Formats: sequence, structure tokens, C-alpha cells
Amino acid sequence: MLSCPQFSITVQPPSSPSPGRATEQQCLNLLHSTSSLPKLLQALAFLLKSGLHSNLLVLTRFAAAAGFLGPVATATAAALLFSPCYSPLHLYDSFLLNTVLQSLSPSPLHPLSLFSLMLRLRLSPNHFTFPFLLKAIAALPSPLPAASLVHASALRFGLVRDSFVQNTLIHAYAAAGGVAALDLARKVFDETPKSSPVTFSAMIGGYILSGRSNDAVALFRQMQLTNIRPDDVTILTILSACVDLGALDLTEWLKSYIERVKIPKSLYLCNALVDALAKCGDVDSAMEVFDEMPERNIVSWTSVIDGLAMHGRGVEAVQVFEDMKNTGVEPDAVAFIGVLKACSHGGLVRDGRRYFNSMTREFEIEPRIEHYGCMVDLFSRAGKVEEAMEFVRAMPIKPNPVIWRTLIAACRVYGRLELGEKVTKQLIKEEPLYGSNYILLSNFYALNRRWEKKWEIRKSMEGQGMRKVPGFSSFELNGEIYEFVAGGEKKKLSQFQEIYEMVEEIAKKLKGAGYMATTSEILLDIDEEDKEDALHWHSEKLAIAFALLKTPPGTKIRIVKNLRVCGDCHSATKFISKVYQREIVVRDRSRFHCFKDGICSCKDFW
DNA sequence: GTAGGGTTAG
Repeated sequence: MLSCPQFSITVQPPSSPSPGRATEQQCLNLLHSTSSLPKLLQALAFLLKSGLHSNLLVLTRFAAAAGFLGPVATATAAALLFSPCYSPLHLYDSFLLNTVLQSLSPSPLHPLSLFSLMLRLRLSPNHFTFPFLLKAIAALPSPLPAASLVHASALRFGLVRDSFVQNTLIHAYAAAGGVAALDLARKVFDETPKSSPVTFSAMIGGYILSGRSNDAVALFRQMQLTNIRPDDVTILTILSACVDLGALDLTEWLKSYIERVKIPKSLYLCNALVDALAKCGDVDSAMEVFDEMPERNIVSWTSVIDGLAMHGRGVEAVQVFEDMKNTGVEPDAVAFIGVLKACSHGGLVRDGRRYFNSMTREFEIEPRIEHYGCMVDLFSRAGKVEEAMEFVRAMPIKPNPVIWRTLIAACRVYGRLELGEKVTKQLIKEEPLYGSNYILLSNFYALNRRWEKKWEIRKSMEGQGMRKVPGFSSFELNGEIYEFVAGGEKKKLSQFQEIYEMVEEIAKKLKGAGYMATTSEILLDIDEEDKEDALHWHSEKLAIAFALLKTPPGTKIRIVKNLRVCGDCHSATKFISKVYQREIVVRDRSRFHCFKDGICSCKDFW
């Protein structure tokens, strides 16, 4: 038997039945026209007064109507349906409970409560029950236990081969996230006899939700080998994996696929495409798609603004923001994040300040921590470290670690070592369990040449089993994503020897061209074992070396990184772009860097 | 009466 949380809802008992009773038809008509909670409550009163609360058809219609109106209405319906003072439980059928289940998410009722009621009443769940049930379960905060219980139950009722059940089961496991749940999802997926785009989308979406975009793309490739065609939802889903990975080739393929097989270009799909193109590095193509959209909403505009911002094209982003306002689209909080980011990455301090002030003055949008973060970044990037500090002090909300890290980066770039050290210590006090914070501090020690201090930190981190977030870079070649990690992992790559030699060759050529390692960022206390962590072997350099080897001369190279570009990689890449006559586009944690002829589009502020 | 989906500071 299922165990589950109990629900308790009370309603007033009905007043004595009034003489003039409404007919069933009248009640159904009223429910049919229900479009708001007050109307539903009116219908409820009507229903009670007429003594129709034990009419199964009316109750079912009532539950369905409530489901349209959201959680409060669902709770109201549940109150009537399950209140002890009515309990016409002997009347209930599977259809009614299915209808309630269908309207459950989100709701204060646990789906398993209803399911167990159903079983208690000896009502057989049918092939409608499980999809409804699993959909509601997928919306729970931690769906895994409920999902496996229901999975077992579906098996018992012999309904696990139903494709709707399978798809929702995959979705529910995927929504749970984590290795174990994803394995369970995959198991159901693999056992599905008749897959459809829905099956694939559910599984692909699961990988993406768990941050495994590589697996998502791999599965998408596998799908292409079948005769199941990706549909609009599959495309929308896989596009977010493209964003994650910066997979431009795949994004462009999807764009032409949409045209070729005439996938309906919904607003959502176009928005996702614009966003993916921009975030994968082709903001001009993103703008073309945007220009051709028959209708646009705030998301479409924000995607373009944000895309331009990431490319440092602040002036254009600001122009698009103004165009948006002129078109009559009111900016929202997210659009402001976009335009503030544009100002910060484009060095437009005055505009940024103006937009920030306009949020409250013109649009009555209360700035959130993200907006304050943008302002701190705006001042920091522009080298106005004092102003950034002052801004943080005057903030009405408590600064969070992101804000501190923004300041710390500014202190490092602008050589404010003492201040940087102080702020880093403050950060560590607030976030003592995050390994990378200690690395920040140890870097300040290194910059000050206080090696003992630096080693102390490294040792204590090791003692506590702490690690920094490992840096990695990736490069897309013939639709395949190659990942590079600094240090030990790289040996896994079969072409390692080749890359190793290429890195050496690059180093030689750069030296010849006058490149010197950025000593302020080399933490030169490296001992023998640690050699592989040296700047030479940063994942980004490995990826570039690989790209130079594998692509024809003159073609553009696109690299994606998970961290910010370090100072030395940045200057080395500038040299490489010149020496090898290659345009190199690097997407890092915060923006795009386009290296060409020895110059970077970020103008060395990042 | 049934399934899979979307922009957010570093």
C-alpha cells in the first residue's frame, strides 16, 4: 500500500437545501462559463444549495473547471470533493479522480494522496491516470520517491508499456535530476518499444536539466540516426544544450532544419533560436532572425540586447533597448539586466548609471541584487574601483558572494592588492566552503610574492579535501564537441601527443613574435609535480592548439570556456591571432572575446 | 479526458 502525506481541508457543511433547486443542466452551464475564482465560488455555492454535490458529472466538471483556474481554485475544489462532511466517496469513479489529478500541479495537494485515495476506493487506475499523476509528480520539489512508487504501481497494473506512461515517467525521473534518477529515466527510455519525438525530448530535456548537455547532444545525434524526426519541442529543447555548449554549428544546422522541414516558427522557438545564435557567438545571425520575426515579445528583445552585450557591442545594445521602448514594449527587470550588462561590457558608465536610475524613477522596478551586481561590474570594469566599493557600501541590500567576486576581479586587474586581499577575506568569512575563494586569496599572496602564505592555503585546502572549480575549454569540430582540461585529464585525449607538440610550437613562435608571459599572473612558485598546472597547459591553450591543427588556415576558431579567461591566455591568444592569422572567438564565463590581428574586442577590459 | 518546452549580474 502506498504511504503518503495526508491532506486536510475543511469546508462548512451545506445549509439546508433550499426549495427551488437548480437543475443539473443549469449547474453545468454555470460551470462551463467559469473563468475566474469568484465565479467558481459562485458555482460552488450554487452547487451546494442545489444539493448537486453528489452528482458525479457535476463534480467532475467542477474539478475540471477548477483545474483551469490555478492552485487556489484546485484547493477549493479539493475542499468540496474530499471534505469529510460530504464524502460522497462511494460515488467516485476513476474519471473524476483522473480529472482532479490532471488539475493538480501546482497545488497544495500531494498527488500521491489522491492516488492512494483512488486505490482505497478500489478504483482502477487506467492509462489516463498515470500520465496525469506523473506530470503532477514531476512538478514536486523532489519527485524521485514518488516517481519510483508510481513506476512500481504502473508495473503492477500492467500499464508501463503505454507510451504516454513511459514518456511521463521519463520526464518525472528527469525532473528529479541526479545520477540515479537520470539512470532510471534512461532505463525507461531504452526500454521504450515505440519512441517518438516526445520520448526523445523528455530524455534530452532531462540531461540538460542535470547539466549534461553533452549527453543531450549525443542523444540528439542518436535520434537523427532513427527515422523519428525532431519536432518543434525537440528543437526548442536541444537549443538550450547548444547555449550551454556554445555549439554554433549545431545551432546553425537547427536553424536550417527549421526552414527545410517547415517547423512552425512559434514565438518561443524563434526566441530560443535568437538566444542560442547570440550565445554561441553569431549575434548578427541572431539579429537577422529577430528582424524576420512576425511578432516579438520582451524575451525576443532581451535576447538580442543580452547577445549584443556579451559581444561588447554596448552602443548597439543600448540602441536596441531604446527601439524596444519606442515600439511600446515596457522593459522588465530582466531587460534591465541586459542593458546594464551592455553598458558595463561596453564601458558606457554614464548610460549605465542613467538606466539604473530610470528603473525606479520611470518604470517602478525595484532593482534586485543582479542589477546592483551589474552596477558594481560597470564601475569595476571601468577601473573605478573606489566608486564600486562606495556603491556596495551604500547598497540597500546585503552584498552577496557574486558582488564580492566582481570587486575582487577588479582589484586584481587594477592591481589593488591590499583591498583585494581584504575583500577576499571577507568573502571567505561568508562563504567558507567554496574552494575557489581560497584560490583567489592565494593568488593575491602570489601577486605579493608571499609564497609561504600561498602554500599555507594550498595545504589547508588539501587537508580539507577542497578543490577549486576545474577550468575547461571546448571546441566544436564536425559536430563533435572536444573538451580540454588543464592538468591530468588531458592524457585521455588520443591526439594528446600531437597537441603537446603544437603547444610547444606555438610557444616558440610567440616568443619569436615578442610575446612574454604575463608575469603578474604567473604564479611562479610551481614545483615539479605542479608543472602541468602551468600557464602553458591552461585548457584554453590546448583547445586552441587542437583547433589550429584540425582546421584549414584562415578559418575562424571558436572556443568556449567555463571560467574567465586568465590574463596570460588573453595576451597569448592575441599573439596567436596575429602570428597564425586567425580570428579566434572565445566565449568565457562573462562575455565573448574576438581576437583578430593581435587585438581583442574586449579592449582588454573583462 | 492523456506525454516532452523559454531570456536573468560574476
